[in-house]
Order: sequence, then structure tokens, then C-alpha cells
Amino acid sequence: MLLADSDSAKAAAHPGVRRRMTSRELAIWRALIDTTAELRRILGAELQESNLSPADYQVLLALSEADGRRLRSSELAKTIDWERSRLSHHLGRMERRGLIRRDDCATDSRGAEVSLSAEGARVFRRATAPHMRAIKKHFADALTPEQFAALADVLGALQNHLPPYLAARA
Amino acid sequence: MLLADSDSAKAAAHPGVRRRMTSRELAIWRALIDTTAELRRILGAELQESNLSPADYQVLLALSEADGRRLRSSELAKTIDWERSRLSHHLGRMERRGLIRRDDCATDSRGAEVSLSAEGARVFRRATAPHMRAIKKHFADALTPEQFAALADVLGALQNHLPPYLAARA
DNA sequence: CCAAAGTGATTGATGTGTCAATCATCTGGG
DNA sequence: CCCAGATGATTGACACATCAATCACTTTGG
Repeated sequence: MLLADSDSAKAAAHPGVRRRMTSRELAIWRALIDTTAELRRILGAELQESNLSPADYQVLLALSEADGRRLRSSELAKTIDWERSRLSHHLGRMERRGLIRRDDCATDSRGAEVSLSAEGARVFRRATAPHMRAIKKHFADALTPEQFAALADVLGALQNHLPPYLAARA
Repeated sequence: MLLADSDSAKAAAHPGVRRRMTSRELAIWRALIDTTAELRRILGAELQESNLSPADYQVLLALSEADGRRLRSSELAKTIDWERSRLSHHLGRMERRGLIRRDDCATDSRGAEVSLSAEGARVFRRATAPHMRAIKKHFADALTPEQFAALADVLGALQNHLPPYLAARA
């Protein structure tokens, strides 16, 4: 039913900005939201088996790619594009679980240095391969090279059309 | 950088299931997740101006399309594909805000009938048009007819490849 | 030098989502 | 009829996100 096309003739006649959305376009929007939500749900459940939330994984990934496996808190926030308060709360929980550490910063006594604990590094290492396999299985294996190209094109168009600051961050 | 393609030659040589993901495929995956997250964020912020969360909107939409603007709680859950406990918590909050009502069900005293309150109907009516405009502005207006077709194709492929029960629900 | 503005980070309140446990009611086989 | 198991729905505990407020420190202009 994604391909139902009762009003596409109208749409084609008016390529401009002034027309209404067609029901097909709306259906594709909903399919986009639902399908990506489902994919996130599946991958999140898979990550859970390593005792990590998707958010945990993002943090650990950024830290493990960082120089010396440590980052200033605000740098980390910028890297993964989180609000600082969200990060602060989350780091609190991750610290309690022993995945990361927070130390006072030498050069700025306001700041905090976040670093990967040995345990955090270990957990991350063991989670990565299954996570990549899951992405491959549920996403990459579903698409042909042509579909990848088309998807990249669509995402580029969407990003370019986004309010400027996202484009700036990219 | 979405189009960087350092290892696509390798990929093309092995169309099968056994190969590793290319870095380009992974980049497209991340772009998909990030772009849809940003779109959800923008539309959520826009909905907020009508004092509704995206979740509120889903509930109100399902109710306002329902026969008599009322649904059994479990029917509602099935319609919007939520866990029952999530719905129960959410309905509690929406009831406190006066958007919906819950009454005992006549034919099954375990059950609850959820219905749109006058206020809920009013709020939903006033939120719908701006919401549709926002989807059009940030999503539909960004894509050409060819890109819509390609996206529908990609989403179809992803859905067909999902674990069976989603397809069953669709 | 110092007060005011700016910056790095945390906190508390509240809304949201998930899981497992619970409660009440319904239903079907004996 | 009756009770064991299924079903409809809620609850409590906890993880997570967002917002506004706060705190501590740093910087800067006079």
C-alpha cells in the first residue's frame, strides 16, 4: 500500500511549493518514521544483550575513538550532538555502572575529563561486532547497490533542506 | 561525504550475504538514523507549540479516526502499535490534562473505553494543519517525485526484510 | 584589581518508555 | 458449577530526555 497512488497525477501537475501534500507522500513519511523506529527498536534490543543502551553505545564509541580515550565533557557533547544536561545525567548513570570515569580537568577547574574505564572499553569491544552484524543483517543486507545510492541521494536532499544549523554541524 | 566510496569496488564484487558492510553503507545507515532523528526533533518541537507531544498526537489521531471517537484500550494500543503499559501510563497523563476520558466498558468489566474529550478534539483539530504543513515543509518539499518513488522502494525493501511479525502487522 | 558577564557542568522537576509483577475479570473443560 | 488459565488493564521501579535553574570557575573591561 506504499505504492498506492490515487492522487499522484495532481501532484505531478504542480511541482511547486504551494500544493498540498498527497496522501501518498504522507504515507511514505509515516513509513519512514515507522520503519526507522522499528529498526532502532530491533538494534536497541540487540545491544541490550551486551547490557548497553543505544545511548551508552554512542558515548562509548565517541570515547574509544577519542585521543587517549578521554574527552572534555563539552567536547563529547559536541561529538555526539547531545545537550550537555542530557550527557551529564547519562554520564552519572554510566559512572555508577563503572563504564566511564570523570576526573577534574587540569587546565580548567570548572571542566571534567571523561574517560573510558577498563571495564567500559571491554564492554564496548565485546558489543561492537554483534552490533555491526545486526546493522548489516537488518539494514545493509536488505538493499541493492542501486537502493543504497538512491537512499544516499534522498538523505542528502533531506539534509540540505533542513534548517541551516544541522547542515552546519555536518 | 555521504557519497565517499572508498570500498565500493570490493562490495560490488560480492553481492552476497557473507561480505562485511562497507564504510559507505555504515555512513548511510548513520545518516538515516541522524536525519530521521532530526526530522522527528523538528516536528516534535513544532507540535509542542500546540502543547502536544508526538505521542499525544498519535493517540488523538487514532481516537479521532475511530468510530464514535472511542476505542477499547487494547484496540487503541493495536492501532498505534504501542505496548499496553506504555499506553496506560500515557493515557493517565492525558486524562489528567483533560484530553481524553476513560470509562468502564459495558460488555467487559475488565476493559476500558477511551474517548476523546471535547477539549482533546479541539486541541487536535487546531494542531493538525500546522503539523501537516511542517511535514510538508521539512520532508515533502525536499524531494522530487523520483526521490519519493525511490524512498518508497527502499522502505518497502527494508520492511520486507524485517523480522516477520512487523510485516504481519502492516 | 574587581565586578559583571560568560562558560563548563551539574541538578531537580517533570514527562516519557520499558519491564516485570499484579489485579480483576472472563472463559472453557471437567 | 467451579476453578485453572487466559485476557484486559494498571502499577511500580527504573532508565532516559528536556527544560530551566543553579553553581563554580574564568575572563574581561574599566
